[in-house]
Amino acid sequence: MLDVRRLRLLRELAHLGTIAAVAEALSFSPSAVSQQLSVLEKEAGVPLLERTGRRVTLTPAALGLVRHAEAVLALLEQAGAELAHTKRGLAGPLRIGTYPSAARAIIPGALAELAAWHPGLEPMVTEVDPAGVGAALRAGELDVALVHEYDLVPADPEPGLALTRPLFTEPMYLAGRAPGTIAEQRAAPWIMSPPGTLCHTMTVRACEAAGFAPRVRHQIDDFTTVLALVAAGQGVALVPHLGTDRQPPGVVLTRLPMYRRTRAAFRAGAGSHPAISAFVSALHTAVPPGLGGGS
Amino acid sequence: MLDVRRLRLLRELAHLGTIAAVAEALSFSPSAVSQQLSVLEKEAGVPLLERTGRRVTLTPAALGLVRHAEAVLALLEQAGAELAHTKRGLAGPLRIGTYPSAARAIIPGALAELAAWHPGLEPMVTEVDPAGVGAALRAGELDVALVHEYDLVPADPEPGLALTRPLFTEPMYLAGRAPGTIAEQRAAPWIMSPPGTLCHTMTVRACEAAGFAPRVRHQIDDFTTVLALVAAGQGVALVPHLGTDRQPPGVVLTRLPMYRRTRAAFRAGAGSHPAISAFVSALHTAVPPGLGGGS
DNA sequence: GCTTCTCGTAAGCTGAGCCGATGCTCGACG
DNA sequence: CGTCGAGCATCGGCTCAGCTTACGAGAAGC
Repeated sequence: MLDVRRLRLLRELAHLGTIAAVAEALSFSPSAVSQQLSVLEKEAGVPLLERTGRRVTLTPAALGLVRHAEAVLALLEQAGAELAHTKRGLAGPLRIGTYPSAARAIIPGALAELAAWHPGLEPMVTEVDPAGVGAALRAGELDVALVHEYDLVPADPEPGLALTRPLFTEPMYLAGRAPGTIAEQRAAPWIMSPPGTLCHTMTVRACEAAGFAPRVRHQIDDFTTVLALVAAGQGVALVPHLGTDRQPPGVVLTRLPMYRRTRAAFRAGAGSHPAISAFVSALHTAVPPGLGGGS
Repeated sequence: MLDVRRLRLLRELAHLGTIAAVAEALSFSPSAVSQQLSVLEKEAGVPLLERTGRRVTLTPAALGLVRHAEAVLALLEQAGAELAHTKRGLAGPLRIGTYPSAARAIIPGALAELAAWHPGLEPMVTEVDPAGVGAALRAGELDVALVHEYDLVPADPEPGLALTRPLFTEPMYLAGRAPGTIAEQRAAPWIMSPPGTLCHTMTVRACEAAGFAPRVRHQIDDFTTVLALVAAGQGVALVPHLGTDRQPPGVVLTRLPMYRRTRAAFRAGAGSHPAISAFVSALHTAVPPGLGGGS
């Protein structure tokens, strides 16, 4: 019988690509991961890893095993969720991940609602980098997280995770000192998030769709700061609706036919966990008016 | 995350009913099983076992958990089977369980066929009591087993196991010193298998269906011996076709409208294991003519 | 060239988990 | 009603699976 603990390591390896990263994610030493994968390989009787350069890659047999591992882990998650249903009162910690603007706009109201429904629940919110949300959920560091996707940045479905339908949909705005379209800002300096973030990619793609490559001047993640820079004449930027709540004088917002959608993500199989479904319900009630569920 | 090792103990407990039996089946001490189940109960956070009299019974929550455990274990079995597909040559032991008459009539031909197809395979045949086949398969002591069922003895589907369609179907005969029907043997002494066996139950039910309770004289499991006793005038008996290959003089067989069906059983999820499906194919080719697959 | 990053192996240690012994409770039986 | 056996839980002690730390080998980058 294959050991699920070891299958989990293999699954993480498939996602993270390196043994060191798996060890980091699951709080082990790299050596421990390497040893356990060796044992798994032995009890599988088939080569699973092969060294290519200074990394390892998974053989086709290993990839097949990962597929099964996903299913097994989702099933175990579901069993845990069903177990939680039989407990009387919902209690214990619920670790929530979120991106900054939702943390300010949505989370407080949702937590208040949640506390009214389930006083025993102890929600713990952490601001997390959207890129690391998947790994944090799979590693068990988070139970549920708010994630977003842009029209122009297709969110590749991560195996092992599940998403709700969009909780709300925000329009995007072009922020400048005068009304205008993206195409008209070909020559303007741009303010956008640091490279590697979803927002950065989204802004670059939007400019490319308008036929030019943006000239980047400032790289700032916080939309309040971004709008202050716009007001100071430092450039133009694309901001989602939730980033516009503190709009400084002098900034003009032009609504664009682009949208950002926010969903809740959790480990596959955990969607039926009462704490998570309660939190999702609380989010629904806390969505500000005007940002309907969206498609 | 729930531990699959412990879930397996809970599953066995659901089937076997007592911690001592689980320990026996999995080669542990009862104390180890008790300890592991306690840990499982703690990490589930919900009562799973309650003592009733001097045994334990499973709570509804535990039964739900068992259902999930079945699914997880089947999935793991399937993963192992798929892994075996990627190996080049089929090799290693294949532990086969069988009831006695099939062992004599079917198994030798099937093994010869199997050896021709896969020389690396090492089949190991064990005669096992049909009542214990399920436990032996689940405990991993057997990989595949031949089991049979009678018309009058419905085989309740055991969770965690899977059955093939019937490999062959034998007619049943009334063995006596003259032709006759069951109803005509109301007053005759009967020879049947020891109580607790399927054959015993089958004979009793057949007599009850004919309107009487059989007077039991001898309790013998081996059909060759049974027929010898019939020839010696010691009574009448019901025997399946495979039990009639060595028919002593003086015995008259009357064919009855009753049948015994033989199937292969294995752990759920293992049906796609190449060694098991090869063995089932070999069985099909080794079925004696005249005993078509049947329904 | 050297540095850095990664994986694998060896050696040693710690704790999870096993066994055996003991005690308790419940049911069967005379 | 007393005795006995079956079954489960708990305690103490031990063993080994599996972790960490330390080290070495090979590949990429400067």
